[in-house]
Amino acid sequence: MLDPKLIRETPELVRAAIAKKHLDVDLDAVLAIDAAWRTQLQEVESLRAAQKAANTAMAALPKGTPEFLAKVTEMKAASAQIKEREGQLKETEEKFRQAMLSLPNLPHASVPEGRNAEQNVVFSTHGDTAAVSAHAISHWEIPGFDRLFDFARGAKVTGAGFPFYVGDGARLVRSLLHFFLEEDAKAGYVEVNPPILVNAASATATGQLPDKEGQMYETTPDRLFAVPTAEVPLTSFFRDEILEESALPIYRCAYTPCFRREAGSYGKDVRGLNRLHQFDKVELLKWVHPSTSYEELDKLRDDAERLLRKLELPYRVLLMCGGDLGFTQAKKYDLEVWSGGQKRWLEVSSCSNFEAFQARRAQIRYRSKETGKPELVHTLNGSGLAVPRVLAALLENNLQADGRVKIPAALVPYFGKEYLSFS
RNA sequence: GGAGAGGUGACAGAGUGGUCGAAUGUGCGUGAUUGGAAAUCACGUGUACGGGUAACCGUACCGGGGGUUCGAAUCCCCCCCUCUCCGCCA
Repeated sequence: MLDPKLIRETPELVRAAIAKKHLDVDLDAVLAIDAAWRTQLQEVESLRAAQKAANTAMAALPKGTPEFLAKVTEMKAASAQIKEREGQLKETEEKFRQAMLSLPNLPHASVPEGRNAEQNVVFSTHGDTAAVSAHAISHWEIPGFDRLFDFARGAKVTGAGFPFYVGDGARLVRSLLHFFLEEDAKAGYVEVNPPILVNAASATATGQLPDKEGQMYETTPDRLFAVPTAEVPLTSFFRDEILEESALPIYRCAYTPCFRREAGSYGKDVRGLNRLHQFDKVELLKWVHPSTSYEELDKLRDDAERLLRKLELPYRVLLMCGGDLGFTQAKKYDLEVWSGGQKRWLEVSSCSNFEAFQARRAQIRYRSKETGKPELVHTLNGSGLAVPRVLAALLENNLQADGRVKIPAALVPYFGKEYLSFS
């Protein structure tokens, strides 16, 4: 959510931001609702002020006297009028709130222009893609793959996109998660194990609601949502709280399974481990002072990159252009790992600065030492990392002539052996 | 899931229909006192929104929502949460 003052005072700024994101939002309609709301608010408030004054005067009168009863009759009419106006005001207020929720976050000045994914900027590339691609095949074509990653039985038990991980498959998933969490801890992130069902208020704070309701699994009858990412419960950890400025920045990380309905995808994009309805991910989250958030974004991205470097996987970093930036982000980098068998890049992390956009929705503030007043923090998050696509790249890139997969040196202490075997 | 007790400001804790944004205490801040400190004393100390260049003014907020009433922290209804006991379970 944006600052209402921002749209009132500098609507052209907001208009430019919407244009940069290539979104279609009627800002004038929002401004009109805002103006109507303020007019109605002032009317209601002055009526209430009069009512309060009359009530104070009545309190001084002896009850039951003719003056008192006359005042009661008079105030009955006034009260009815206030009730009616309050009803209107409430409706307008709700409209205004909805309108404000429909406005996207402003992209940062350093975000490149662009309409869609093709116009993202390749920020950096690491590792040698040519070296790993020679004999690699897609991971689902590796002999024995189905034994360790059992999609058929997952489909029977739950549905498509819910695989079983068996034997070394399960072991590799667990090793990766353990490795990620240990590395993240070294980088200063405090580990958190959050609830994986969240209420509507939490889903709204991070922006899943109201825009992306259909993408989450929802439980009945409690209307709790299965988390699409640990970002949701983690961001809401400090919801409606005022932090000490000296406590910032706060770094946290959390492993959760993630659940995404992702209806409407098909083809090679969703083959094998490329896209699942349930997957494991470690998320990194930061609450920081607004003056440091872009510096913190660079550090966050580097923390995520380091994991790929230690796993010796070739990857590249994309700087998202305005048109491919999400609704809530001010700036975003995607980390894409090279999948040697599929010969394509797979997104394994998305590192974003939300500035105060989520913090305003979630009311996460800090008490400014300078002014003594509560100010909104900036929130950032990024994956560190999502497991299945790292797994896909690992299987494909490290496949040996004998059908085994070589485990990267950094992972061996966690996996317990140097090779994964499909037989 | 059943029965009971509760949810008030940073914290503790008064307040059961009007003068209550809310006593009192603690904490915190500023000042006085002191060689310095403790103790003591004085004053101050919430958030949000709207209006105003500003000083400031107005309104709302006593878990959340609705209702009764001229008027609700206080009465009624629904929901959420916490605690105690019972049941059930990992």
